[in-house]
Amino acid sequence: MTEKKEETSEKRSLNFVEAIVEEDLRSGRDQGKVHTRFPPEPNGYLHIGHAKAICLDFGIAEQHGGKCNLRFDDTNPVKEDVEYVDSIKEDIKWLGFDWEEREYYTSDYFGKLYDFAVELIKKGLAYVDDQSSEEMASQKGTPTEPGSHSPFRERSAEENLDLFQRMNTGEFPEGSRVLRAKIDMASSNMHMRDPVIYRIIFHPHHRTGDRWKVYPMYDFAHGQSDFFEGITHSLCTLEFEVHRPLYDWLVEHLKADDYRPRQTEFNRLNLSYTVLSKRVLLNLVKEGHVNGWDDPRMPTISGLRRRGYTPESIRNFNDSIGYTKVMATNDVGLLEFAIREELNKRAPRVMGVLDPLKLIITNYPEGKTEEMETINNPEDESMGSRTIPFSREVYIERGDFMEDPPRKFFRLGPGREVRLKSAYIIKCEDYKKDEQGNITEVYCTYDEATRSGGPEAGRKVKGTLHWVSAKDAIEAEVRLYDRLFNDPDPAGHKDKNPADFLNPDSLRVITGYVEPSLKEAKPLDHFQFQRLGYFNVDPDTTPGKLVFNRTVTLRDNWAKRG
RNA sequence: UGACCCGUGGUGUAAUUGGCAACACGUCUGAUUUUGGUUCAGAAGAGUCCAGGUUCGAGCCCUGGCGGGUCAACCA
Repeated sequence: MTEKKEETSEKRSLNFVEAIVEEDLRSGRDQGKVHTRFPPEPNGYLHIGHAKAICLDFGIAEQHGGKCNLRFDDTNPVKEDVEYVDSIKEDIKWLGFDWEEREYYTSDYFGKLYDFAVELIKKGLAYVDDQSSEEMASQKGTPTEPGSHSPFRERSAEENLDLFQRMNTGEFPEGSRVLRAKIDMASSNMHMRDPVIYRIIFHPHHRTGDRWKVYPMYDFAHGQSDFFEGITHSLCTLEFEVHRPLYDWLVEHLKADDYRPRQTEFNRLNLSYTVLSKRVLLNLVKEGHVNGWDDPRMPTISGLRRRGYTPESIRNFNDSIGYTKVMATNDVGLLEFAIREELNKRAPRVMGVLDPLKLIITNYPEGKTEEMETINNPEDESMGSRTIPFSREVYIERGDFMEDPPRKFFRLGPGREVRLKSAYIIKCEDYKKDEQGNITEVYCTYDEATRSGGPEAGRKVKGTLHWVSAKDAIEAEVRLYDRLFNDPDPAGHKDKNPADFLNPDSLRVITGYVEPSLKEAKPLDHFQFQRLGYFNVDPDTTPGKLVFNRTVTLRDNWAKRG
């Protein structure tokens, strides 16, 4: 009975890509094989949008006993660099995916691709065009009007062959000639109007150096590379939909058996208050709006990692948003939910005070220190407990005391009682202000019987405060992040630079006091500073200097009820 | 005024071969809590872009509209 219930509850609906793959499996397509690939161009760092593609490409293969290749789509030497190759590999591994030994480069296929181009020329399906890009553009027509033929369209195969070979020896300057596929200048699909498939570039390639002077275009290289690798399902984003006829046309002319890779498009990730464009992200880095690709405010994988996001949370986020063909914008709150959900389970609770106010317990003996036991994580008993020092003078959060508290304020105020977490119930007897009227010190008395675990520990008070012992606390640099942009769609404004919408308060650096146990914290360890949010230790941390990043705040109903 | 793709609560996704629209986030109640967190209980919120048609029955099929996206780089 219960078994049946579990079965049905575990049954989750397939996204449309999974449905296609499973249908292919049922129908025996590709001998029951599933082989995908993740094909980044090494021209920038991976971001959360790439993570969505990675989860699909590798995930689909994993689910169906297939494989997923990593392929660097390096057909444009001008924009690419090994720096990016390394970071991409690191990020994919960190996300928890493994391409095993299948690390490929489109540049590995330059020879085969060249041979295929020659074959097309021989078949009369490609020709060398001597016109400028402007001239070719003017002949291209518009989406509603057909284009016209290039004067070079009917060159003989021999002449084309000769010219193409000489293009690759460096005999002709960049931009002087291209190789085009001869398809249909009147096609309603602009991509079929004799697309350029090879161009001359002298810039050395990061892997092949100056061996080639002629480089294939994306459209020419991609489907063929899929074909060479035996890819069954070539998954890409929606904007490539109109490229598919060209993809199919080229693959068709490679003809081998009845095997054809098939391109399927899914929706790219859009996130509110976030920009996911390598070009814009590169500008943010170059113009110094952020401190590099791994700045914790960046939506890059490396930025999210440094911010305290975990691979698990990113994968869960991807599962929750799904894959469709709908142009969608996901609420960035969903990503925040994913990390809160995970860190709630895993992050130890520790005490920290970011905006300290000194609280003196007047009836507590001077010079005395007690070790108070406190549980590391109420969500997980197995994480055990630790002790934290308590003494006469502690710091509390400045916001936890109000001289004239409103009705629903549960924390400290004149004459009020409140519990110091894991310690005693205290009562506010007095407080001191400076000339400007700022509270400088709060004086309380404590009730020894209310010690945590003590005889009157069960007494109810309105609120619980977090604290650190003033003489024992250690200082830490704390970096508080807010959204980088203050517009829900920073890239969606015509004629405006996304940088115009930068949030000036996206980073606030303060010095806080944290409990002494944190001296042992290691980079990327995460903690919940109770009531202040989830934090992780930044790699900038060195033996003498503790640095925390706030990954995300806690859900805060108090602020909303205000 | 072309081709292709898309149109389900505020947001993102579901809905076996057509069978009285489900889930998550968010929002709002209430309970518990030595975190205003967590957890638990509950509520509101769409009748599926519009109009026809087929059918006993349409979010799913057909026709026609409307709306949005992509495409005219020697970028990917």
